[in-house]
Amino acid sequence: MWFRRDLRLIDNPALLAAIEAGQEIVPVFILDPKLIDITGAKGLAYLANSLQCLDQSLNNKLHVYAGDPLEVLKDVKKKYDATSVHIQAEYDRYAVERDSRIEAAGIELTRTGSPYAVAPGRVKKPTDATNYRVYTPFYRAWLVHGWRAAVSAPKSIKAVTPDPSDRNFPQWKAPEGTEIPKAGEKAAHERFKKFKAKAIDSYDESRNFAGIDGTSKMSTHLTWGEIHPRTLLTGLGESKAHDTFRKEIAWREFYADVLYNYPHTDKDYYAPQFANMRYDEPGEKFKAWCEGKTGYPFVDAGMRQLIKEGWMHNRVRMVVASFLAKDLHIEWQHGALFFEEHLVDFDVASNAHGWQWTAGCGTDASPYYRVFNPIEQGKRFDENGDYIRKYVPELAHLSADQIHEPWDADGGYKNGYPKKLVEHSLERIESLARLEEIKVRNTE
DNA sequence: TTTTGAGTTGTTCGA
DNA sequence: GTCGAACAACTCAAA
Repeated sequence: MWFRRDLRLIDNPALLAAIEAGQEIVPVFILDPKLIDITGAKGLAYLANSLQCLDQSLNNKLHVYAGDPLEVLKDVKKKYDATSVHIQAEYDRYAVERDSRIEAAGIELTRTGSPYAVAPGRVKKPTDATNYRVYTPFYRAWLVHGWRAAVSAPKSIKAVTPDPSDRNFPQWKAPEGTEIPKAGEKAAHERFKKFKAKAIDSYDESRNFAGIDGTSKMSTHLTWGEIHPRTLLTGLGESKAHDTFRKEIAWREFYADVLYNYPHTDKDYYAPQFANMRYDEPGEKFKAWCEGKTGYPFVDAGMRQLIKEGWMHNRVRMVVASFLAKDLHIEWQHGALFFEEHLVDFDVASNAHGWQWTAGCGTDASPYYRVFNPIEQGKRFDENGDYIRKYVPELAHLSADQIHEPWDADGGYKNGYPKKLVEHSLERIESLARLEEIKVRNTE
């Protein structure tokens, strides 16, 4: 059983298939240098913790190796005389290439299940069997398609006892000053239980408020497959709040489906005309954005939350992304890469397409004139400034009336908070002008 | 085949 | 302060 992004026992059909296939399983995780290279320090620390949790639930039978997955699998197969290799399917470009390379070298991979309720590529338009490019119709068809019921954890697991040389657990720690979420299958279920008890019934409203713990925070658990989306969908009702939550799960599935159908859009423009737009090079302004020093309190609070926790409230992700794309005129890929380095819940499809949506070049993208106002967004979704106060201590002394516009407050800058990097109202106009240019160019 | 109308997440302006 | 209209044009599902 080769664990990848399915670090769980509950509702893991691939694990059940592996158990079914033989006398004993060899539970394996491979530290792939290529994936480690592109994962940030907080993400690696989270993974290290999650592997410890998985090992614990496997009674210390998890085998952990570092190296190229093909070479590791060859060695493991030989060492244990393994009869089959079981995996949960994966669909992003790197995973597909890796898995095909392994199979081309003669190691057959038995795929059971996927990280989604409905695997990418399955939802098709009934008219012409092509994929959807608009969310709402996708959502309807996805519901009609439906998904299998969740399966239980195996009753018992007979696993080979590893040698010390099979136990190369990484020792990655979260960087000084950071606080990453609790990892593991157990933590995922505990958090979801708490969400269901406390927040889910007001989810449609409270999910937008940055200072409220109103979201499920399932993203990181989903990234590593500590919980399966089917588990989250089980037992949801028809209320507006429950429907909104179900739709968020479906967004993850929609973007996975889109990336599956357009694999290049992990790095390239989905709407190619946006490649012709005028952009600014990422220089000092980009650096200020990365550090949470733009001078716009809501934006800076978000970036600092990202740096500290490896997670950012969804509402604020949109605001900081809009700010990079439309106030600083920097290509979305730079922001997406920074997110990749810092997010513990990094998911290539959701990240790339969330960014492209905000930048206006994605599927079902926001209309060109929709430019988030970072000040108004702060006033609306962090009304009394609690979120800003938590992450931007230089502004903690300001009242709710002052905190969103420190430039108008007495002593707003006394703690060294940076001045505004750009003037939003002017950059908004500049952004609209640049969009106008590609429109003209495309009709030439 | 043609037509219709909707499309995650917004902002600004003027009445 | 509130409210509705305007902000483009286009894609694409669905009637």
